[in-house]
Amino acid sequence: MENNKTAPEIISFLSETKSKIIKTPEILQERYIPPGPPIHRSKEITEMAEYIAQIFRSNIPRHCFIYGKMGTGKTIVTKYIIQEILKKAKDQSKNIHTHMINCKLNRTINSILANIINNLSTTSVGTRGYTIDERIDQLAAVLNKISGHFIFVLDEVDNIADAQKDQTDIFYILTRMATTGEKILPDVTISVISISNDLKFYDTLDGRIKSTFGQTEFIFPPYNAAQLQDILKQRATQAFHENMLDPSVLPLCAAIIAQESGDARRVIELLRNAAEVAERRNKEKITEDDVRGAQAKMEIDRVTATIETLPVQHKIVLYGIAMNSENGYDRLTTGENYDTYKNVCKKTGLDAITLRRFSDIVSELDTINIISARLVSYGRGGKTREITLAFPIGEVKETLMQDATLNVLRHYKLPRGSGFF
DNA sequence: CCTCCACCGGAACGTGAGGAGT
DNA sequence: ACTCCTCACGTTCCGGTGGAGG
Repeated sequence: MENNKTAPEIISFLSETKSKIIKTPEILQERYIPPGPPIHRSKEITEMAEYIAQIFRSNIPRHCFIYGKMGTGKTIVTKYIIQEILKKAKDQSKNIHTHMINCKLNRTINSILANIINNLSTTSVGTRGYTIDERIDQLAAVLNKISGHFIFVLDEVDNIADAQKDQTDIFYILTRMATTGEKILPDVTISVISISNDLKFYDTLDGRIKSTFGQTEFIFPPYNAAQLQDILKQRATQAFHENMLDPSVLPLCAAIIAQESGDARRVIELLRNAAEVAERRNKEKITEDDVRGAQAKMEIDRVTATIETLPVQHKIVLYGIAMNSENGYDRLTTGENYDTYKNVCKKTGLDAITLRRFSDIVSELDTINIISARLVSYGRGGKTREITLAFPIGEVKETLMQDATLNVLRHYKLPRGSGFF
């Protein structure tokens, strides 16, 4: 929206001209991994390597558990260590195999096992149609054939569908299958490395798993501002043409993200967006102003993405609140917003939920910071919550209109007359 | 100090969808 | 194809509550 070029003009502009600011865009992509050991994680690398490398000396499995928030380097450090271990194994002709499974893409025990089997064997098995017991047999056969030490990495393990049962079961299956049961695999050792974003995750695992893992856990703290700045520097020198960065840009990016999350991916994303903003503004170099612009854009993207994935009822509740806000009625009570909500439901032809459920949805929208619900007491007027939209109405409404159920409301005006509607 | 409003929020239960096992 | 289970979403019921007004 910052210039008035038409789509064909933009396309031909982008296809025919090279970026004045960005030299190597790949370096600012999420999937790019800088060569060498990940920076500012030497303590974690040393500790993990010392622990896992024990497999070179004995056949005792080395299970461990890694946790830390998003973008704290868990995956990248694990990949690095595994890569080094494989190198060493090759040098020493040791029979070591590794496989990393993203549990965001494989959420059930069955699909995790299928993923491992397909990765290790030359003939692929179907992803459906087998029970878990059959899967275990298939996996045992494959492991037995290859033999050696296997390191399985379960990345983003808190995404496994059934938190209580499946997470426990998958550990149990993998850590025990080589050593116990009817099908003992004499020449196979299995180590499991689990990676989780959820700091409470380890507590929810049950006792037998904890005894298998012992006390071996590695905690990755968020990066601080200075560390984030180093991470940016490492990429910026190669990613941009010379003198494209105002000196204050990297410190500002680092400071913003350090305060928000300490997420290395986010800080790179911020810098990349800032570069794109500067480019669109036809600037000669990236300045603080472009960083602020990028920050605002990322915040809007985050919230619109959240709104899009909301269930229909949540969207309608939010729509009612947005309509009131648009009509100048801010800080309305739960009851008043519920009345608006019922009107909206009537218009869309949907059944209205009860006030009790409505109240829960308000709480949920409050927790994800799309609205702000403040508990107040009006004395005899009762105790309730004052609800305010915590985001620009235009963006919220436009995002909600993408939903087919709500689109019929595009030109709907709340009935005027009595109070807030 | 007591009342009483307009909701809050815990608990128990109902229902339909979807996965696992037979 | 059929039976269990589990889970998300929603309902019903109800005790609890901060504070202005009596």
